[in-house]
Amino acid sequence: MQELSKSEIKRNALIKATISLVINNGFHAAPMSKIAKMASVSPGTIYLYFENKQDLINKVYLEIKTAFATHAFANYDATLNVQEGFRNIWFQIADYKLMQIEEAMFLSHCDNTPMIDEDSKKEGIKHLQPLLDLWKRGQEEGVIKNCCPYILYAYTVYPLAFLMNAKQKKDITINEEYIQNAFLLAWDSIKQ
Amino acid sequence: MQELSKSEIKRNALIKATISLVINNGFHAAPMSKIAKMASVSPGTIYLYFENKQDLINKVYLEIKTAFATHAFANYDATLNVQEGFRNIWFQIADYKLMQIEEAMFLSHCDNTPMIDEDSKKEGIKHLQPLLDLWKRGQEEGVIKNCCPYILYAYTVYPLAFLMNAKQKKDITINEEYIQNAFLLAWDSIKQ
Amino acid sequence: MQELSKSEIKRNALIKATISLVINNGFHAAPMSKIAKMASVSPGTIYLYFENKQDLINKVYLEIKTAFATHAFANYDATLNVQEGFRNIWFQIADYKLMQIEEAMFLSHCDNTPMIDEDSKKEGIKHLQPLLDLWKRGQEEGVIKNCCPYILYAYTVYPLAFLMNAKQKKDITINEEYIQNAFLLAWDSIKQ
Amino acid sequence: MQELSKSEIKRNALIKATISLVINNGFHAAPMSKIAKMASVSPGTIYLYFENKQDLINKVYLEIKTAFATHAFANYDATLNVQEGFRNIWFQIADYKLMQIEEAMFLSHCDNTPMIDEDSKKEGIKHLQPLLDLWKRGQEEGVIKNCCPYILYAYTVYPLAFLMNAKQKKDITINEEYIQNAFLLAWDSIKQ
DNA sequence: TATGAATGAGCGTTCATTCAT
DNA sequence: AATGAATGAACGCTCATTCAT
Repeated sequence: MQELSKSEIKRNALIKATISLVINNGFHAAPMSKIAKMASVSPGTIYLYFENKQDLINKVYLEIKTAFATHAFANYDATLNVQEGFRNIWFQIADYKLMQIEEAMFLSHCDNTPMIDEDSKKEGIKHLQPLLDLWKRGQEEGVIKNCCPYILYAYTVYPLAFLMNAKQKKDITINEEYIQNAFLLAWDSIKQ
Repeated sequence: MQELSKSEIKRNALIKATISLVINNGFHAAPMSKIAKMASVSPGTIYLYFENKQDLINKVYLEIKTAFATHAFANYDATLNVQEGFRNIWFQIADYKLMQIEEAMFLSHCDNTPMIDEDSKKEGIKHLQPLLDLWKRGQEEGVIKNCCPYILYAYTVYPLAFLMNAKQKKDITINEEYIQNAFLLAWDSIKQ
Repeated sequence: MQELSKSEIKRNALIKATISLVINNGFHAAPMSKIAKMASVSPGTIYLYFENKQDLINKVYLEIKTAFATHAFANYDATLNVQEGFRNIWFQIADYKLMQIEEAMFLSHCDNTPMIDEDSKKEGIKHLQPLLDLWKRGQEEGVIKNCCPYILYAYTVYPLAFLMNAKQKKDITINEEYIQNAFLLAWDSIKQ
Repeated sequence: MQELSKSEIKRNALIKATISLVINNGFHAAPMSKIAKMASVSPGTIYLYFENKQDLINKVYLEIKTAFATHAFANYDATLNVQEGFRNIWFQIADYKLMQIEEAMFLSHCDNTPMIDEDSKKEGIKHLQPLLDLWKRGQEEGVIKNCCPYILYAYTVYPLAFLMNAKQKKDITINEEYIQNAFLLAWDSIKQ
């Protein structure tokens, strides 16, 4: 693995600190001074890496969204049949949401509040193109319901955010069987 | 309909203003001074109706949650069979989420951020009991998958929040057929 | 004793409430609303009896000061010799300061802070004239030191405020012997 | 004398401003904004040096009390006989109270109102130990009356607060002879 | 690059005072 | 005479941002 420069280390520390503070107390309880302290950096230093607080939040969002998409499609092979392809992606997404819980919580926060510029949100969505392509193929092959992708997303990926929150609050415990179950509902939902 | 007293009118105006500001800009961008201005009231007046900002937010949350539950079960008849009962509730919920969009967005905000006391959240959940009872009956009758209610909720009600957000951003347009479609996915998801 | 009119009862209740709140928490923790509540009166009503908060405080001060002076000279007989006359007044003052502790504490507060208009303070001092006259006579007779009355007051009456505070804080307990002792110091201090 | 750092200069300016405003208008009329302005500093800056308003007041109190005690015992020599020792301390105290008038007025304010935490008051009292020790010795030698130290303090040190207030209001003018006189009353008061 | 003291606008909240009833 | 809801200026305090070092 490549060495990280001092700059990169600091930048990463700031991002980690931002995520941690925002998910635990919300945007309004994540002051720049605390972010700085948690990243072992002076408040002024943040402004060497980010234009301002909004920019920091936007950048954190985009980087996580990118990492999320990378993870989602890490094993994906476009030659798989539709169900196998979907299973493949869905389990990677579930794995991310339920294991990289801090990052996933941050995304959930952002997607449900006006924390993030609408522009950055649009930017972030682009990364999901392979999933949209797969669904389109599935619909052409008649194995997936003929719904717009928003509905398909709402009933397959979005529910994971709810389960993630419930897990975080210790309302539920998640194991292998639990996830298999959840996948079944996702697939039954959209399959033709 | 009964006349509202001056007090009730003011209280309602404050609640409306709070909802409107929070969903458009988030908790941290809904200062008491703006809430007051939007409700055509002096800042000090808010404190005649609510103890402090947190209390205001909690009360708004609980009142909306109650109204939401009332709406959800307004037509519900416990003698209906499971599928009909579920359809009945689901459509009422969909109606609320997609028509009372401001209130529904507010609930979504609250459920995805630490804006609300955990106590108030717990309080708010109680209202959904009839739906949980229905699911239990469905499972006993073998018509609904044997999942914990969190999963059932995640795949039937929670997706509506996503569609609501998409509608709000004008990414999608929702009509009768669209909702019928969405219901189909919800039911296919949880049915045995 | 004469019946009090409703007005007088309310006015007295307001004065009592003011004293009680000021001595327990200071001027800045005695809001008009609390004074009103403690006097079982509406905030607006205060302004029927007093012009504003400053006027209320001034009036309370003057009335207590008058009651204090009345008590101080209640038994005084100008035909007594100087030492007896002084003893007479001093014990009455001590009695007031150590028994009417709320009122005395209020006076102490006022005399050591800028709560009260300088005019009202000047007004309040006038009531002590008989004591000043006695001292003058004592000086003419050569039984009291030839000091200005400020010094005489500082070494005879003012020390009682300190003892009163100490008693209030339960640092000391005061009994008959204690007071006799205190008088001895007062007299030794000013006697020729 | 050592140079003061910029920080120390600001801190001192804040303390001076606090004293000045409190003694002229009382605690409730010494808002942080005025303190800041008088110290030529922004309101936010106060909070770099003090935790909050109460902490500012407490710290000012304790620092003045310490300076006062230092002054009081600056010339004191425990080998002096009781009367000489007492004279020594008393004159130093008088010098402080009548010359460092702002600081002394501040202490008087604090000691007569609930401005200060009871803890800080207790802390502040400790500094007077040498005077208490001297009085004890005086009592053992039979030169000082057998009273509790509260009484001795009330008749020797406390009267100076009254004279200080009178001087401040220009009711009296104080010169060397005046102080010599005052000392005589103090000593006559407590001597056996 | 990096710092952190300093800023000052803006926050949530209080409270002396008013006025329609 | 009496109320108490309503006001809004002013409070204590926070925090995103700047800038001299």
